[in-house]
Amino acid sequence: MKHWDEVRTAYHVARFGTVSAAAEALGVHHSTVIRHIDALEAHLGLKLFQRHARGYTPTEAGSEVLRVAQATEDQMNQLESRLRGGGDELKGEIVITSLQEVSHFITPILAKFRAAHPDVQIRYMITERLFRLEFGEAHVAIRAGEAGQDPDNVIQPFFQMQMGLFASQTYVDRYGDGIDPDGLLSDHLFVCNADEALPAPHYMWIRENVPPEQIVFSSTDGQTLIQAVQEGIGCGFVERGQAQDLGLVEVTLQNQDWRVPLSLVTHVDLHRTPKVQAILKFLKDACKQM
Amino acid sequence: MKHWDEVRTAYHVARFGTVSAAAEALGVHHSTVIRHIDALEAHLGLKLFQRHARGYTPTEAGSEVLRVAQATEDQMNQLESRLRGGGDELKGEIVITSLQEVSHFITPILAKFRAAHPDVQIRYMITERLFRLEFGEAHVAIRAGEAGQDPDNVIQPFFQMQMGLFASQTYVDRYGDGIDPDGLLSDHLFVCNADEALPAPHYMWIRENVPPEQIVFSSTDGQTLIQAVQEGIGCGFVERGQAQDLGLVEVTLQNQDWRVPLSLVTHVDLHRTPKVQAILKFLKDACKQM
DNA sequence: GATTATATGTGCGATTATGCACATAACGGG
DNA sequence: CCCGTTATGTGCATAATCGCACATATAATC
Repeated sequence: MKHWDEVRTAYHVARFGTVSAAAEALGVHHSTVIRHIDALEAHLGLKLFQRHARGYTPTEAGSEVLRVAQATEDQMNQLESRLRGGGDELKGEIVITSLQEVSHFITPILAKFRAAHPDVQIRYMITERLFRLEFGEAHVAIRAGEAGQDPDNVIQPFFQMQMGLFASQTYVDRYGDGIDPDGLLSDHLFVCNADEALPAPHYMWIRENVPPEQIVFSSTDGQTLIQAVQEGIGCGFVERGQAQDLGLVEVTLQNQDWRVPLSLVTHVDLHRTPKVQAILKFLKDACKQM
Repeated sequence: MKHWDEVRTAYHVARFGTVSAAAEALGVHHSTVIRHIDALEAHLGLKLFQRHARGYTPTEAGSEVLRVAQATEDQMNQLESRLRGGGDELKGEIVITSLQEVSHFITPILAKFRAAHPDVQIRYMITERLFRLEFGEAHVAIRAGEAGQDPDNVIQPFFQMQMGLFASQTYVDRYGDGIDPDGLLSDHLFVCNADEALPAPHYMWIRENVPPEQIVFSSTDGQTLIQAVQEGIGCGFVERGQAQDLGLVEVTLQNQDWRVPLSLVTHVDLHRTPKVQAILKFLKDACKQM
């Protein structure tokens, strides 16, 4: 495989999703980017991207390129830092992904990390969808539930997310907080994520135990769900720290604890890089001193 | 760091040691190579190579580039194989280094590996000098004695090399094989490596126990030493299997076994690559079934 | 010690890649 | 429904790169 520069171009296209954005990031004209992609595809004899009027979507093959090129990009950046006498300073982008529930806990840690490493840019992707580490979409993923069995993933335990069933004060005033003897499910209304495939145990509990007619509000967006709880539509699962910040009241329907073990997941190809090692250490240290 | 292609060029220069050889390997004119190096150095603001009339010698910085680029080259090759629908076939070069003593054992294994993976080229470097894995000079090193403490190296035990003190039949006819009671050191002549810094225990034994005047022949080249033993100049340490092939006779001066533990050493950056994993598995399997 | 082989450097014409202007196509909003 | 925005493509002039020929320097050889 010659043409490393073309691979680098393809990498940026895959990252941004459009030729134009990639061209701007690379500091070249967008026609150059198109021609690089065309040349690379011609050389390989296969399509790396699905041409779309709104941008370029990576094919399976294109995603493979993305992963390899991201590892290379990181190594090149690291190399440059070292060569420039800058010692082992970190630079470049770090992509982290997690569920929305833990974001208010993660963000301050990331802020401290940024302060310690001024040359890194942090991209924190909040999404319900599982990012595919094997395609280089993220350096570090914070995942809940059982970790996938992909042997290319390096998994280590992070901390336990403290979920709880919360509601607004107005809701509790009307429907009770469930603490009174035999707090029944039938007395309550629920707010739940609309995505039925989510593996999180508390959502599974709702789907299994709550009659559908009592799920009065659902959405695919976590922030919207919290807002629904705040508005008093029903009670729903919120992370404890976040619930306290928002002044929500806990509703205790069963003496069940909703701790969700979180894992830090990285792809093996990226796991050894100084950047990933640094952010992992930072995250784990921050979790220890809690 | 832009200019991945220039890094690739520098990589080949560092590998071959000359601009001309790199140019031929890359399929470009040597002036192009020179200009790539010049541009890269200008961009980084430091010298990657020491210009010499006989070639380019990598500086410390140049060696760093070599290591990173080798990891990248391997990943690119692997990527191309996968993309071309070739599944996970291995291709490209694998560099292995070891002492001369184990070569006759390693070579058949490498031959089988080659047969199983037709697209790989094997470069087997026999050298007394320790190759510096951290500079990407080799994928796998087979080392004797205590492994270095470099945290960037992944070390795993390989097998025990069976050394023995051997001599030619003509030598034994004249000086005895040492098996008779109280075979004395003073009755024998020795052949020994001229390099005094070698850590191998049998060489250390010679240096500590044999009076210098009885070391009648020394050389820095292992093959030459064996030849000297074959010629009956003296007795010297030879690997048992090799000694048998050559029809040498064992000389037993002390009831000491000269087993030398060997280790497989790889650099962390390369250790996870399919190529290195494949060759390591092959070597370890071959060692198990002995 | 002259010769040969093998290197590294450099000016110049040919080749190639790039940037620019412009064309085209889809989505979204008032 | 039309128009603005944001995309992808495509000639064409220009700029950058490359290959070639040639100059130069050094180690090895006879």
